[in-house]
Amino acid sequence: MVRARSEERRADILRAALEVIAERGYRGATLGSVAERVGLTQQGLLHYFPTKEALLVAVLEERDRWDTSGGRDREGWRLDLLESLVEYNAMRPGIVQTFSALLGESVTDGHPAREFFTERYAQVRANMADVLRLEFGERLPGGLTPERAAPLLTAVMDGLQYQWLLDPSAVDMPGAFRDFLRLLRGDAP
Amino acid sequence: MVRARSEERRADILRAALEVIAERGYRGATLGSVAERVGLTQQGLLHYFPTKEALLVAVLEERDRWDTSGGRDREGWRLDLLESLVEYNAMRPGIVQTFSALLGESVTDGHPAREFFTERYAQVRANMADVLRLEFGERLPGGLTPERAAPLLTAVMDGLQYQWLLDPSAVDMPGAFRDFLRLLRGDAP
DNA sequence: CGTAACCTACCGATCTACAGGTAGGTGGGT
DNA sequence: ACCCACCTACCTGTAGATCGGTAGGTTACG
Repeated sequence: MVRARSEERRADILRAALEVIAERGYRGATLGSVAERVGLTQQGLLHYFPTKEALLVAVLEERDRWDTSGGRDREGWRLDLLESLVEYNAMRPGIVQTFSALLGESVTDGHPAREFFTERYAQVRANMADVLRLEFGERLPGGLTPERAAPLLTAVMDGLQYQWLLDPSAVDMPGAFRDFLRLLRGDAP
Repeated sequence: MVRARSEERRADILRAALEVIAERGYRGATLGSVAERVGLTQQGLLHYFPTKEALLVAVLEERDRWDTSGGRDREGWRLDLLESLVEYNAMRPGIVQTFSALLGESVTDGHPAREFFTERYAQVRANMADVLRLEFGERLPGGLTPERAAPLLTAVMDGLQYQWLLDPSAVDMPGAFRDFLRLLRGDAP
C-alpha cells in the first residue's frame, strides 16, 4: 500500500507545516524545518509539494475542508455551537496561532494567502448573518440586522484570539465571547 | 546644525520603516528597502539603528509616544473620541496595516514585538475599562462590568481592522464600530 | 589663527547564513 | 522493468551584519 503511505506522509507534512507556521508565520517558516519535523530532507518535502506556496495553499485548503465539514457551510451553525467552537479553540492554541499569524501576514502586499482570507471572510460574514437570522429573525434584540451584526461577531472572535494568544491568563476567551452573545441577545447578566 | 539634520534623518527612516513594514511585515521587510526609501545604503541605515530589531523597537516606541500624547494615557478618552479614532484610522490604511501586520506576527514564537504588544494590550484594556466606567459607571446597560466589556471593545476594533484591510469595500468599519457602541449603550437603532 | 585630534555620517567590500529550487541520481516495492 | 519516494550535490539569491575606510565638520590648544 504505497498510496496509503504517501497520503499519510502528506498529512504528516501538513500537520508539521501548521506547527511551523504557528511558530514563525509563513514568511518565517522554512521548508527545511517542516521537513525535519517529519524526518525528511527539504528536497524530499518538495517531492510532495513542489513549492513553498503550494504547501501553504494545501494547508489552507485543508483548513477549509475541516471548517466546512461538520456541517458549517450549507446547514450553518447555531449560536450555541459557535460558543462551543470558541471553547474548542481555547484548547487548541496551536491552530488558533497558525491562522492568526497567517491572517496578520495576509494583509501585507502580495501575500499568497490574501485572496484566500478575503474570500473566506466574506463567506464567514454571510454564514454569521444566516446564523443570526435563524436565531433572531430580521432584527436582533439590540436592533441590528443580521448583516450589520455579522461583522461584529466575526471581529469579536478574531480580536479575542489575538488578546488571548498574547496573554492567555489575561483574557477568558470563551467567557468574553459569551458576554458578547449575551449583549447580542439583550439578556440581563 | 548637524544634530538637527541627524534627528530628521532618523525620523525619515522611521517613517520609511513604517511603510515597508506595512507592505511586507517585519520579517518580510529588509533593511535595504527601508534604506533605499530614504536614499541611504543599508549600511548607512545601520549607522542610525545598529540592528534590524533596534529599528523595530524605535518604530514601536514612536507609536507609543504618538498614542500616549493627545492625552490618552492618564486622562483617557471618552467613547465618542474612540469613535473618531476609528474614523481617523479608516482614512489611514497605512498605519492600520503596519500595526495589524505586526500584531499578527507578534503571536509567533520569539517575535521581538511580542512583549510590546502583550503589555500594550493589558494597558489598552485597562484604558477601555476606565472609559467605560466613566461613561456608564459600574454596570453597562447590557449588564456587563467595564472590565468584562473592555476586552470586547478592544477585540471589535482589531477584528474590524482586519476585515476592513482585507476588503475595505465589504466592511464599513466606522459604521460597524458605531453599531457595537450602540449595543453597549443598549440604544434602540 | 592655525593645525592637530577627533567626531559624525556615511559608503564599498565582504562575510556568513540560510532559503528556495533544480538536476540527477538510488533503492525498494510491484 | 519500472516507478515512486526519496536523497546528495549544487546553484542562485538575499539578508543581516562587520570592517575599514573617507569626507567634512568641530573642538582643543599652542
